[in-house]
Amino acid sequence: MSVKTRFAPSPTGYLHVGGARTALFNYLFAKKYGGSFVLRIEDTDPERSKPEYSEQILISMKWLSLDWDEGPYYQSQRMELYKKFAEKLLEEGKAYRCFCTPEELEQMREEQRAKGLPTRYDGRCSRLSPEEVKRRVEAGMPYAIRLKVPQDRGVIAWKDLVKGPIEIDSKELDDFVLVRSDGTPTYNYAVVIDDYDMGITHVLRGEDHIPNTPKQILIYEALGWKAPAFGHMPMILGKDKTKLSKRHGAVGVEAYRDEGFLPEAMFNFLALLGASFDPNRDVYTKQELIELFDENKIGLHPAVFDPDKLYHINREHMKMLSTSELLERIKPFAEAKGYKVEPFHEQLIPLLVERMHTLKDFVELADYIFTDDYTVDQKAQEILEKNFPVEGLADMLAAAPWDAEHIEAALREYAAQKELKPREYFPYIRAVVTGKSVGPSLFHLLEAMPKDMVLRRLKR
RNA sequence: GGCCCCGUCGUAUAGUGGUUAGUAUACCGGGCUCUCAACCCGGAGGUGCGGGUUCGAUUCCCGCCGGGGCUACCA
Repeated sequence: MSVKTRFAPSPTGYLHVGGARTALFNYLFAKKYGGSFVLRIEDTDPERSKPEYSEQILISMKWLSLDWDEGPYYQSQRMELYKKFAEKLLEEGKAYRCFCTPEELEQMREEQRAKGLPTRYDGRCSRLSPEEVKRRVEAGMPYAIRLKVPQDRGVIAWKDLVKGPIEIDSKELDDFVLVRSDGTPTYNYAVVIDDYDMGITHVLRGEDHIPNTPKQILIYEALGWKAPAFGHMPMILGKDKTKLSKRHGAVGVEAYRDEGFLPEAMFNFLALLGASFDPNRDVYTKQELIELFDENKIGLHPAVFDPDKLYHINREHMKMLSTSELLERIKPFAEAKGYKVEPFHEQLIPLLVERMHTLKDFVELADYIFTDDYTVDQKAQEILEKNFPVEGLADMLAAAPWDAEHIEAALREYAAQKELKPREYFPYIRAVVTGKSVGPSLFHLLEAMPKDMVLRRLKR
């Protein structure tokens, strides 16, 4: 049987990095073993699911090049399927109707808590007589459908793809809800129906799903189906080692896109978060990650999201792109500031890529090539106050061939004539021409800039 | 509270019943230079604690502590 994995986000917000990593590992797993990858939107919670979120998730998936082979499927469009199997379970006595109201359930839990007991459904509705059930149904009382957990089921165990053997006593489980009183399926129920129906063979997800796994196994058993293999990956934590959330800053994938991170860098970074495929390197292409992927090398403990590492990987990926490709990627960020990208800008790329952390940085580090209205940094401001002479410099440069070698010669000669120390004078020229106190080698920088732009600024 | 998962430099990780416990990043210092970055050289920094098992434990076992997760008619 060929491998089939899936990513099943619920559209209750943007695609966050944790979800993206889950999607990514499922993608890698499928590709590694020549299988396929399914995308399924779990929108069974009418309260929280929003169509625009689904759209945003799809956009982020595409941005990361997590291309799915099937889907997206929407659970909201598969209600008949869930209904069908719920009926079956009901008929076979493996599930039952529960007429308890939320208030009643809350009160029950309240009492259990008061006694220091675990809060579990006590199965009261499973003891209703068939006549009573019939009476209530006919009276139009709303009901949920609960799975009847077999009393003698004992220990539920599975060999986790990443954690190894895990077992949980079925006594820990109560008769949980499969179908809500409004007829919609709950997560655990819909997942099983869909995973089975879609032929999913391997389920990789966050370890927050470990407690759900025995429940799902029980549903598979009640339906007489073979369960897929499960693998649970450690969580991603914030700097303070608590679960990554808004408090830690950006958690939505699209925020990283907007900050100027390369999708291939994000892909790379996410794959390394909590896994190590080759201890001697940390920069990989997507293809390399597919080849090196090994579910046994996924770590066991939660990993802290470290922006420093992301910056580093982003920088490495930027260096891997051609100058024209990099400029192309920078374009949207320049345009967002109202700047127009021009062909000559490509020559600045090799000079600036070393000091860029993100695509956005290019626009900020080199705003002077886009506009005469560039920013002047604090130190440059001070340097400018020295008011070194520039008269005649423009003419000297105008006469020189426009390459670094001749520019340097001209500048050195001018400095010598005026008895200025290159150490002080060159930074001054940089400040005059770019408004910056730092940047690439001055002569190479000037060479890469249009001659008329440089001369114009020297004459100001 | 109950159940489950986990614990190697700040972070991500490699590794082994005996190692100077490795690498990357971040940090500090030096070199290079017109500055910053890159690059090169150097530095600091880790096996959570306590018991066992053993000639010897970071590694194996137990306990503790610590972190995380779940405990819904959310997913």
